Amino acid sequence: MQHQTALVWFRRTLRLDDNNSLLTALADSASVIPVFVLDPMILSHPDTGARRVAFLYNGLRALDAALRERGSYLVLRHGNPTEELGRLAEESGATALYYSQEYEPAGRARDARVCTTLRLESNACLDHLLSEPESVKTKTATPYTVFTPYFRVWQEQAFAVPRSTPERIPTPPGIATEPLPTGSTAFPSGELAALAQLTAFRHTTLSHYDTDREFPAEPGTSQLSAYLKFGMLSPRRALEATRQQPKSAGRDAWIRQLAWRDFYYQILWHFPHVATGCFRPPFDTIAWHNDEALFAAWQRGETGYPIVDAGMRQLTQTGWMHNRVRMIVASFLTKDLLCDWRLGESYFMQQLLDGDQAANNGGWQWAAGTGTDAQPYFRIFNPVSQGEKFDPEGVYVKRWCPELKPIPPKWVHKPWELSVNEQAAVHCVLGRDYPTRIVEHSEQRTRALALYKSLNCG
DNA sequence: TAGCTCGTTGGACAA
DNA sequence: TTTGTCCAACGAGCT
Repeated sequence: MQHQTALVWFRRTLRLDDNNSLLTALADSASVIPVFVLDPMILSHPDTGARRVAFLYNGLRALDAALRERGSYLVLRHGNPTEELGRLAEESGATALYYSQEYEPAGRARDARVCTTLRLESNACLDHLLSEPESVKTKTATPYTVFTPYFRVWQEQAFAVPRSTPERIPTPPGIATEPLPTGSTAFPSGELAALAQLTAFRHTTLSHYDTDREFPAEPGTSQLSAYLKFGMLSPRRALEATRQQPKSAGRDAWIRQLAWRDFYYQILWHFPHVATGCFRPPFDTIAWHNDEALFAAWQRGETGYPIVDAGMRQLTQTGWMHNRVRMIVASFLTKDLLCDWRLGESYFMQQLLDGDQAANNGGWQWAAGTGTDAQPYFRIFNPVSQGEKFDPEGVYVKRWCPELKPIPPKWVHKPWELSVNEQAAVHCVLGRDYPTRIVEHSEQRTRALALYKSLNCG
């Protein structure tokens, strides 16, 4: 044994299954102290949504329960991580620190401070991604910035086999811990819930994932994003479980999504400036209009465009939005309302249960056309045709905008084409029962094209 | 080095 | 109603 006592610092990776930091600490030490530090700097950050905090709290309770089944318990501290971990090491005589590698700029800076300040042997373990940012590179050893060539190399990698939960976790008794807070969430938290969802997904939705996931009214998505974000589910476990299923287009599409997750993490790792600015700096000069009233209408789901409003209401009410609809509302905010993508990125982080900086930032920059792919700038989503294509009967739209229920499917994505008399006849009058359009798409499309084009020329 | 191919998720318009 | 074509041109990544 290298150490009598080691600290296992949980941040994400809120699981015991396939947890390398925990398993490595156990291999190196006679006893371990699982600890989580609630950092007031993070809790008070504007992008830290209350919903995600509640999910975290319940996840900590689940983690503590799982630890107790194995003779351990979770030590909770509240404060600055460097100070709290230093204090805990002093109290317990711990000589080593184990944690999962972090990739976001703020987390990397925090970990660097902890490691340089504390006199502990520090060990970063690989738990959050399938493929590390440094392990997939071009032939000239530069990071990939286009997904397809990245994916070709990513696929060829031999991914580590997931490791099992340790049977016993020896922890010294009597370490002072603060009471675990409770949160209120509709979505079940913790790794048992995550593994149950993984099982359900691979046996039901997976084989048709490639097509079904496009239709927001259908339960065609994995529902695993929040678990992956908090590490309640190991990506290695997720990959292995799905690879055990028969080969299908659905399975391939899902594995591709796991690669996208790694891809955006490695973008954030190699190009940390994307956290605050455009991946392509010339786009930082776009003169966004940022009209506050339009932005507020978008947030409330009162733009007058049913597919946009349905998505925004789903987000605000549940903390989740279907991915197809995320693209539509993001395109609408940036291209139709001419608002800075960072406004949308921040609002998503406040609301989303699965809010993850790497994926969220990558998605927003993609939608805004400022990101890693060379999407032609004139590709602007049409909210009406997107609605008609992916929600043809209007089932999704009517679920979240019930005032549109009496509108026949043919008009449900463009109710303004009904005459005032027709609106009155079905008791859905625009401006009374449902908002009139705050902008006209074809006009705004022209303005957005001009805005982007002037940038390219200028 | 120079040349080649290709780029997650599209839309408008004409035929 | 469906299908094909153009939109404008750049830079990543490979050979």
